[in-house]
Amino acid sequence: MSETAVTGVSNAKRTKGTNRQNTLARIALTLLAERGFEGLRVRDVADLAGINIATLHYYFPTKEDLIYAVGEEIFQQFLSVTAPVGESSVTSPDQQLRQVFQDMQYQLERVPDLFVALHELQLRAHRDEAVRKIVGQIHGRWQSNLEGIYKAGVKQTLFRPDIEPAQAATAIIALLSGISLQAVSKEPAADLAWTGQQLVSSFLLPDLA
Amino acid sequence: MSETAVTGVSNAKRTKGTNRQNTLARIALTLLAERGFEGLRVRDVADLAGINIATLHYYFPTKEDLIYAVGEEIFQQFLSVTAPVGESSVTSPDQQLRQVFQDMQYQLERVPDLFVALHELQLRAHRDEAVRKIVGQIHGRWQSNLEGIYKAGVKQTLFRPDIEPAQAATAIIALLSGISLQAVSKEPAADLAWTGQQLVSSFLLPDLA
DNA sequence: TTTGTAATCAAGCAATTGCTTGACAGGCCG
DNA sequence: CGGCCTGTCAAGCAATTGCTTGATTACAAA
Repeated sequence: MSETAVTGVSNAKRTKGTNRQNTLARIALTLLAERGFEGLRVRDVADLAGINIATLHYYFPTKEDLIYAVGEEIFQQFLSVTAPVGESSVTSPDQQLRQVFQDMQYQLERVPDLFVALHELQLRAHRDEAVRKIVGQIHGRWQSNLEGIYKAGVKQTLFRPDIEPAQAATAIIALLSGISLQAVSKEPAADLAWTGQQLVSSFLLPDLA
Repeated sequence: MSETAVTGVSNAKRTKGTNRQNTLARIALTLLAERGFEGLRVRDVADLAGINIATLHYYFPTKEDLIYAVGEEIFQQFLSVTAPVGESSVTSPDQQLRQVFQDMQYQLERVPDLFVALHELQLRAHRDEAVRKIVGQIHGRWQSNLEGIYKAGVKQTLFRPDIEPAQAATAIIALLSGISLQAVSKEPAADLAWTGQQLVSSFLLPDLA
């Protein structure tokens, strides 16, 4: 549906048909976060959108199609949330890394549904090829971002060169994922600022730490 | 290990009937990991157990009761998996910490369902009081274990004393949780051994690192 | 033997749920 | 005007699903 190129394209003309689909996807996202896949009903999505269920199926023939649209929606929202790489040069890599944690903390408070829905998708990923692909995209985005930051840090002799940037990035993602899961579970969560600080300092060269 | 009722729930006779309940809970756990809450059907649990669905409802009046039993089952299994505190004294705290990561890696390969099911429960926790309680128990277990290890490390002037043990433990749990989620999602996961090594060394006192 | 209780099942019920059908209104173009 | 396409809806269908009912068996106490 509507292949307005996902990559690098600006927000050109998002009018007409796409609007309704986006609205539905956004409503579904909220509902998914609120009730999980277990409680996600296409009827409820239609009702909340104020349209007939048949109309919803006119846009999304099957429930799966709607779910995949939710995945795309999440991906898009994370794109707009992820720090643009353009600013990479103005700050030092270690500050950038700390910034990642601060951004996350901010976004966790601002749009928790986004994270909950992502976790739902991630759990579904291991038994749904299409979902796995979408989640993979989101992770790939994080991965390349963090990897880039780390590489820059090594180049500036800030970070330890004996650590593989890819490995570091993967571990950081795992940490962020775990923290966000704690945060949305109404449990005592790790302090993001503190954790980020700790992590970053373990990457710093000994004589800089 | 000990069957001392953790929550002080029903402590009736543990003879024949309990066996069947445990069997059902274990089957439900597998099914939960395989299909998620979305696809968990009491009928399927009964079928896999080779009993009539009415018989299942004889033991678990409602589906929720069965789910809570799954939570207890997970808790019990994690108990038997968690390193007993008794051995704390034979190994150094930093080795214990590394061991936690190695154990996790081993268990992730051995009983991945256990982790998947726990993640399902954790996602459900934020909208189900009873589930939240059970998940809280499991986390509390990890928390006190890790906290104890860290405290011992500080006492032996191995670990940095300027880090709150509680905070360190919470962060480690988040990391473990994130890694296990990656691992069960058929995605490139963080290398547990490596990550654990990094984490531990960031806790070590500078002159020991 | 009689009686009571725990365990089990075949059959089914009421509600839900994803999706379909057939119709209809409004706009656009020849 | 008349055909055609898009978007919308009321009604409903077939399958599913959690749970119930009424009956039956096994076994132990009386």
